[in-house]
Amino acid sequence: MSDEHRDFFCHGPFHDDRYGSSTTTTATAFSFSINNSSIPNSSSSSHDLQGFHNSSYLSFTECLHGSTDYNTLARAFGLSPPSPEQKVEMMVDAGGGGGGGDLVGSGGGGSETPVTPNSSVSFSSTEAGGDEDSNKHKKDLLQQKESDDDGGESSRKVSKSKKKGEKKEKEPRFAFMTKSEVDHLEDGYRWRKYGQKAVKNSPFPRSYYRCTTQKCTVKKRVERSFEDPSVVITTYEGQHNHPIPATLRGNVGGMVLPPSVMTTPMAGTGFPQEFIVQMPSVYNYGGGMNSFYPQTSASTHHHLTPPHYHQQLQFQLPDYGLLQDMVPSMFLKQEP
DNA sequence: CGTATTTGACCGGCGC
DNA sequence: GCGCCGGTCAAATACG
Repeated sequence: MSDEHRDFFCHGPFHDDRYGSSTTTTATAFSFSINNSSIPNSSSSSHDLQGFHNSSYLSFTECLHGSTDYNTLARAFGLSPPSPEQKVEMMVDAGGGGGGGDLVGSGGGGSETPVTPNSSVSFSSTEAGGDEDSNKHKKDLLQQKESDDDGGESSRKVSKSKKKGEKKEKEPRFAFMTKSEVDHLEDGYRWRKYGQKAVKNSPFPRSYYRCTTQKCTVKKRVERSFEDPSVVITTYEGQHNHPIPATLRGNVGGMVLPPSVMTTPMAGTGFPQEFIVQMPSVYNYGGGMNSFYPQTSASTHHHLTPPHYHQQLQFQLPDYGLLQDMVPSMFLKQEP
């Protein structure tokens, strides 16, 4: 547990007209929890959040992109104060070893998505670190077709053996939840589906996509929350090392990308949508594999967090000291 | 015909 | 050691 397990989840307002009204996301909740401790929305000292007062804009793309920037993102949040009207739930997983690194909440048991009736988006990220994921990712890296151990049975065998000692660093992951009828949301990049698996405890399958751009190893998983079928959980893994496909530039699926997206130096997982981060409220992220949910019915019943509902961010940062340090201000844009 | 998706098999890690 | 599980591969198939 010493491991830092930080999942970054946040809900923000997104809107994707591409699908007509099928996909709309609105910011709803924001919670930040590290490790498994979180704090319910109590109303007391929000010392940590003191700085949060102004709403800030955050380009989704930028967020996503931030390769490892989810850290940054976090800081951004720490620095800027979301408004009580909306909540963003976020979890940052720095690759802490222990916990279930997967985003999980998704299907998990008590994952209740604090989404607004309209829609919401939340994201979380995982930093490469050595968490449980690392082993799996290792596989990725190592994945090569070696037919050495084929046994002659078939060349089709997937041999992923490579160097064992070598541990693959985990790719940063960034996940977010979107209320949408469409599973695979357009984000400006081209993806090729390479697999689909049934998700335990969930009637909905999880789809695996890979960026079609050569040399780009970014992958993403898309699954629907079984708790709330209207919510789609997308997890990006890795960072794009190329810009958004030209054909889509400036106009992804009929949507005009914000300048921030277009000019972002880092080509990240790029997501055209922009969302506004406002009031951060703390939700309880049970640390467990499937536990991250707003801990209050309030969130379920109210789309907006009441003002008095001021929350305090309370978390334990094993490694990273303050949340503020995690998100660079570059992610923030002051609202006009 | 080229490209994208589907889908069952396979691999490696992990827990028991 | 075995079985479960998440993730990936790749042949087959669908699609434009």
